[in-house]
Amino acid sequence: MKHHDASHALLSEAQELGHEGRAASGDHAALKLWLRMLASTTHIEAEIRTRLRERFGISLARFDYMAQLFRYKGGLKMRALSRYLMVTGGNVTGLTDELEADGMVQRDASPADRRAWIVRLTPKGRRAFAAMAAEHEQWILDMFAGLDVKAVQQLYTHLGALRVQLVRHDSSAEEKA
Amino acid sequence: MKHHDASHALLSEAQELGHEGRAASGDHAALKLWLRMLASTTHIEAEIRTRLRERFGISLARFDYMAQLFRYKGGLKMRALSRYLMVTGGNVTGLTDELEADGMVQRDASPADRRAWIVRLTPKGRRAFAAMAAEHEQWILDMFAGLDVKAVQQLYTHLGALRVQLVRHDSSAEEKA
DNA sequence: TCAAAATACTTGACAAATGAACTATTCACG
DNA sequence: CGTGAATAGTTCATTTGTCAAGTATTTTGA
Repeated sequence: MKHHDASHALLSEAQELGHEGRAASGDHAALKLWLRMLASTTHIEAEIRTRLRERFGISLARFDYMAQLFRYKGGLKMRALSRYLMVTGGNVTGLTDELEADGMVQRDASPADRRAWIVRLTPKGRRAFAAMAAEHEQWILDMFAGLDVKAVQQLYTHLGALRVQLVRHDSSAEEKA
Repeated sequence: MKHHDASHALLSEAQELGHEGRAASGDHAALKLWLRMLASTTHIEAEIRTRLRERFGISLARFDYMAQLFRYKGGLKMRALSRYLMVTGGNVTGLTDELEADGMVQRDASPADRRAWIVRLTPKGRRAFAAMAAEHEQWILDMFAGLDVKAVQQLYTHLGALRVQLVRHDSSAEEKA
């Protein structure tokens, strides 16, 4: 978070908002879109991170971790968690150690694979997360309140297309390796 | 990011893509949008970070830092950099020390404020950044290649609206403090 | 005008995440 | 079968960034 992040500002948002003129309307459309997307996401993420810390004393990483387990009620192998959260295995080990010490999650041996753990939320963890998630959703709703239904719908659809493209892009990169 | 980041997965993208059914079409539209936006951004950012390291041996943070200076040819005060990059002042001090040691940037005393430095790219830094930026833009174009012109346009517009809303949201939060 | 508050930057302790090396186990297949 | 490659998880050194305290300077306003 990292971020932990930035604006890449080859073409800065400040400029586009009028601070500097020279609107740079070349064929940089995709680049400009990316920069704007990154800036928005970073902004929202920072806000969420701060609020989670202030309100619940929890890091965004831990919140995300618990969110995954909340969804997958049957638990997840640590490797799956690592993929979903897009963080390294070492990081998952550390987060699991902490959350386990706090009584939020438990490690159970996988019956099918003696190398693996199945991690799940404890009842305490489930209650704690549910309370946080409710407030979290409200924060998001507030921040997106300026967009009308149609805009939300279009964004959602287009980002879906982007996501498909990204996955395809990734797997074609893998083939080369 | 950080980064270093994640999916929040209260409603996971995996589910939405069909992995789990139960399409959760409540009024969670904004939340779902946010999760998808976060996932896409995180994905792209991770990709860029990896490629910058592999190809140029440079961190994303340094790339972003240089991008800002590349745009503001007259240089920037460190405080301004800190704001644009959305990182702390301490971090900017550290990045500046490193980049200065590498001969990429220089600190000049501000004529108007004896507390402040003006940081600018050296000619070497400018050349180095220009070379990286060209490749970087191509990576972005590739990743967004699946979207048609209209989709890019709509995303850009809607995200602009979101951004305006976020800034308004922020300033109203400040008033309370 | 001058004392208090705010600002620009640095420093250092700490937190969070990575990457690579290591152990244990499972998988692929000749 | 049995061996080499792949996978699950841990560990640890390192990188990256935050946070809070400290110095120097500028701004504010009674």
